[in-house]
Amino acid sequence: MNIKEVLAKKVSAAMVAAGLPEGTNPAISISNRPQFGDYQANGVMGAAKKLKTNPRELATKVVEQLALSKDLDGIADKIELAGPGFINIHLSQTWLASQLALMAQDTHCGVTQRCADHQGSLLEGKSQTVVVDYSAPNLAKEMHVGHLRSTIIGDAVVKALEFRGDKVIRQNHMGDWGTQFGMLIAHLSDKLAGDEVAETALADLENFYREAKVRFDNEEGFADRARADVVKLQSGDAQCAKLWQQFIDISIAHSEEIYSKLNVSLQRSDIMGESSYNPDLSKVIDELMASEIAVEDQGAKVVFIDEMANKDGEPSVFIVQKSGGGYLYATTDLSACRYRSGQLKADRIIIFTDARQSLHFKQVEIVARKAGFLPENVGYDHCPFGMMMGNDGKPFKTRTGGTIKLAELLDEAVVRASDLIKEKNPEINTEELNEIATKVGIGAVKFADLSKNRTSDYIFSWKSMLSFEGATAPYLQYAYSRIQSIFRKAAVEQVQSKIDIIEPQEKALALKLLQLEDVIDAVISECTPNLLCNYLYELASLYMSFYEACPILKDGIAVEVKESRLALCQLISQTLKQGLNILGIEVMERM
RNA sequence: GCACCAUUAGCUCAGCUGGAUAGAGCGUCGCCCUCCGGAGGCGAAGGCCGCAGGUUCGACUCCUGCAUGGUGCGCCA
Repeated sequence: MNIKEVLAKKVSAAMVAAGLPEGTNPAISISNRPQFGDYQANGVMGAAKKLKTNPRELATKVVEQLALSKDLDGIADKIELAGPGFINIHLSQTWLASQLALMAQDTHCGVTQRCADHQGSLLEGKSQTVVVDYSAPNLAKEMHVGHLRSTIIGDAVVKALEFRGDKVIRQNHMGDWGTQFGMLIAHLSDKLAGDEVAETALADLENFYREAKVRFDNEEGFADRARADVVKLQSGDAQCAKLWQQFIDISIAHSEEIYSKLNVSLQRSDIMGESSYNPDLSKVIDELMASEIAVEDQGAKVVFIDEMANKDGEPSVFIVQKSGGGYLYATTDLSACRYRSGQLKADRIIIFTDARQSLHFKQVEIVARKAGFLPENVGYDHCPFGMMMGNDGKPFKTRTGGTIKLAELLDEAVVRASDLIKEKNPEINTEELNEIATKVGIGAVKFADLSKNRTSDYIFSWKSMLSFEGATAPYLQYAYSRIQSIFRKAAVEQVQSKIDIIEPQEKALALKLLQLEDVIDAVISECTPNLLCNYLYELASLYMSFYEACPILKDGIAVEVKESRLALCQLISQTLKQGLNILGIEVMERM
């Protein structure tokens, strides 16, 4: 259920009845001040401007129509006109309570499902097939902090889409191809000849890469071998392919370890590495040449994109094949467009990479659409984000200037969380400590990142994410476990679904709980999980205020009030858990 | 040179398709532990929303110019 949509439908009807054109946006939004009601409709003012009429008079008519139609009877207590044409809507507490009761019986926290195969849920709309391309680490090296954002933002959006009922096809576009693999397999070949086992030799990928690079730069003959191996690999040499496969397998296992630590849902079957597109690349070029979208220029094959010309009319240049005949990531990404819309039947394609690739993906989209690889009705959203910076505002690096391995960063988060928990709770047993420290530490890292929307760079700070105060994962986890503690204490078997809204804190919570669908939809359409982070923080925060103001189990509380508040707690608890689950953050019964 | 992105409180960040008095957290300063878990709550101080114009009933939001920072731009991904 989406309050905003319910109101929009009713107000729209009244606007049409008042003589406004069909399809005028009612512009429903949440009121920012209690005296302006719970929601407000601001669309009349914009419409009045277009029609060059008096907004106040027009709004009066709309309000009259609303009263006449009785559309909002039972939903709103009061509808009033204010200022130049604001329509303020005060929702009925009885109606809110009835919606909460429905929510209590729903398996999806009251969020309507887009597909029909969810029993016991509200059904609505048609589900889409969405291809989501995220994480995509370079398999030549270990995952570092730069891969964190794509991985967790992508996974959160994926889970939000699935929660709403869309069909998601995950695509891990791993970097498993390219010239550096020649040097890596040449080095691996030597190691194996020296009786080493691949798993041991590749235990530390960073070291392995460094060693290979040193040999490539300094050792006589090695660079030539490496280059020869690339050619052999690309022409299908069995021996090279075997070495390459060994290397890839072990590197993938490294990534899977990280995914598991991060509670990210990517599986091996989601991998569609760059190498997968190899057989298709020459066809892509042939088609582009045949349709004259691409032309030969200075030995290379390029597309001149007039749509992206600069002020002087010079087109943007997009190289699709090198002068030596080699392919580039442009070629691969074009091929991926065709595969995803053609084979995977995507209605929408979402790609999460850092902002530096914005230009590239703009070019890919234009060329892919021109070439027919990407039909008009298929959405193509490149979702860029900024780099992770250190406390000094410069790229986040180790003291010596090296890249920070993701595995080490996550381990540190858990150690820091563990220290803090021990400090707060010295009696805790080791097993419980480990479980909580993992959930809290990883959750803190993820929430700190997910809660930021900026496409610009963001500053990574242990201090702010693991102080565990304010808008952090532990605050939300704490709110959740506090509710569980109440349930333990209350020792009730079954919480009722009837809720009476009495105190203002309860009303605020009711409204917030019923806004989940609206938030999920915004997360999906804009690919911005930070909206869900904000929502959950506000929900937890309202709960904390409620907890202080509205006693539940204390002496002297009437049974009906107690039961109503327990029911409210139940909804909050479910919503927090579900919301955090979408973000890939775990909750615990006690902490 | 050209293009893209950013600029909001001391710091880190929100701010939904233009809406009423721009919001949080941290930090600072008060108050609240005979408590249902204080990893908490309540309150205060703190802003020329980078600068200058424009569009309009109304601009942090849209347009133009400028400044600052970042990123990218024919053979890396």
